[in-house]
Amino acid sequence: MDETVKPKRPDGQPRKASRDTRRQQLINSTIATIGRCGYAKTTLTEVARNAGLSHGLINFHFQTKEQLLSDTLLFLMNEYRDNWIRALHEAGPRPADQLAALLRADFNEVICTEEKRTAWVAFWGEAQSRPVYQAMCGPMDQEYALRLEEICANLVSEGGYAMKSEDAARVLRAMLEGIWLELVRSVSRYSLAVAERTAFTAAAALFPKHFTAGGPIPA
Amino acid sequence: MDETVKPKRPDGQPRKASRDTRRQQLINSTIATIGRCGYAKTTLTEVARNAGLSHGLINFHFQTKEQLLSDTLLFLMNEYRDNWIRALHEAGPRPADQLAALLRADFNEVICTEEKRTAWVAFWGEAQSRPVYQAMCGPMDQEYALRLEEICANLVSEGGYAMKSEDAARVLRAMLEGIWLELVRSVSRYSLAVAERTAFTAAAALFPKHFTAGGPIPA
DNA sequence: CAAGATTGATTATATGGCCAATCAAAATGA
DNA sequence: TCATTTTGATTGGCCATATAATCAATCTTG
Repeated sequence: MDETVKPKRPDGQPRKASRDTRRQQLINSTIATIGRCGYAKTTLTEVARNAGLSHGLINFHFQTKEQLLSDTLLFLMNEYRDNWIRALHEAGPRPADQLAALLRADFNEVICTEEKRTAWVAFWGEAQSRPVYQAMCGPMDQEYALRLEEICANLVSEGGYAMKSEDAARVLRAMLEGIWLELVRSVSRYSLAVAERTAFTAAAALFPKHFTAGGPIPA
Repeated sequence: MDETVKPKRPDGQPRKASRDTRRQQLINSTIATIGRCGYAKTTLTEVARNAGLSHGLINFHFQTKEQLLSDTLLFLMNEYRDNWIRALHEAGPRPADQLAALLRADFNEVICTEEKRTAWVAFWGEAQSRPVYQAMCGPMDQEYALRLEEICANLVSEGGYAMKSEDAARVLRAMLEGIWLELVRSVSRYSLAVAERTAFTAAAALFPKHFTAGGPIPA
């Protein structure tokens, strides 16, 4: 007979999954739901429906809705951090290559999907009224800001540029977040390629000896 | 006797105010409430309490909560638009002065308060899931983008810069929105003066013949 | 069979919308 | 000038609904 020994659900998933698998599945569904319905209209029932599970299960794996949401944000933050840390690690010692790696990493197809960008902006919108989010984001943001300032300082001393390196770093940081925002908000949503080109245009303007709008100038 | 003929409320306001006065008062309270509690936790009761009025009154002046929120966004948008239009009008014909006016206008103390910035980010977070907001923001954003691109194109042809003017405009636009976001999110919230300096750093990098980090170079 | 995951009915709570009663100010009339 | 009426803003209690949380029963798998 053609019945499988281990009965599967319609979607092919085993009914009983490991703790971590389910948690991740629910987090992914939360991201998708926030992306589709917005933060305010994200309900447990909707998250559960998108995951094809019952809403009671959410309270089993996460104690409260708050937990689910902050664990989702935590996942996004770790994913984002891992991404730029890895990119930087692979970039080698030249500051121009390092900045290029940071800029490209921001538009990596895995972390910069439509859904995730939308979820990020939704979290930003709620962050200032939730100390929990602030506490989580603060250190992560600062780590990134510090590393970026370091790289900018190296570029400034290398190229003998006149500007203050902190100002340059602030321009780049703000622009990167701004592009994410535009990718979400803009009617004429531009592609990731255009986004990257925009970032390098800024880098070229700030550090003309190291960059063109097409990318870093080879050694 | 010292009783006033027209009895006033404890806060000095007449019990009965004109339609427009009340509407504006409720919109202001909505901005404040979104700023303090976030979009998701903004309830009619809370908005009414912050305004010192009963919640029933909101449904009288605005039919639904949706109405109240979209009218609030409309107010913010018109205020923002009026601000940069006026600034541009007062700037004269030189493109460098025009860009300087736009950059400064973005950090005007009236439109760029803590509360309003926070409310803006909250609306951005919800916008993609609400066609109503999209429809309202789209044309306004496009008008601004168009004007900015025009000015950048003039600067590029004036200075003979090598870059594409649309790329420069995109950098500036993204950076301005990014700075607003950072002013809301950042732990080390910087002052509006620093924000303005950052914006001019970008302008100086893009258009070095026209700007320094301190502002536009006089004719 | 035991342990743990999963379900879905149930409960408690919060919130938006509704509305009848109230009240203040303006309009009207004597 | 003062009393009366009218108008429309304002209040607060009420209700229907939505939603998060709970939990006992059920199902899966080892």
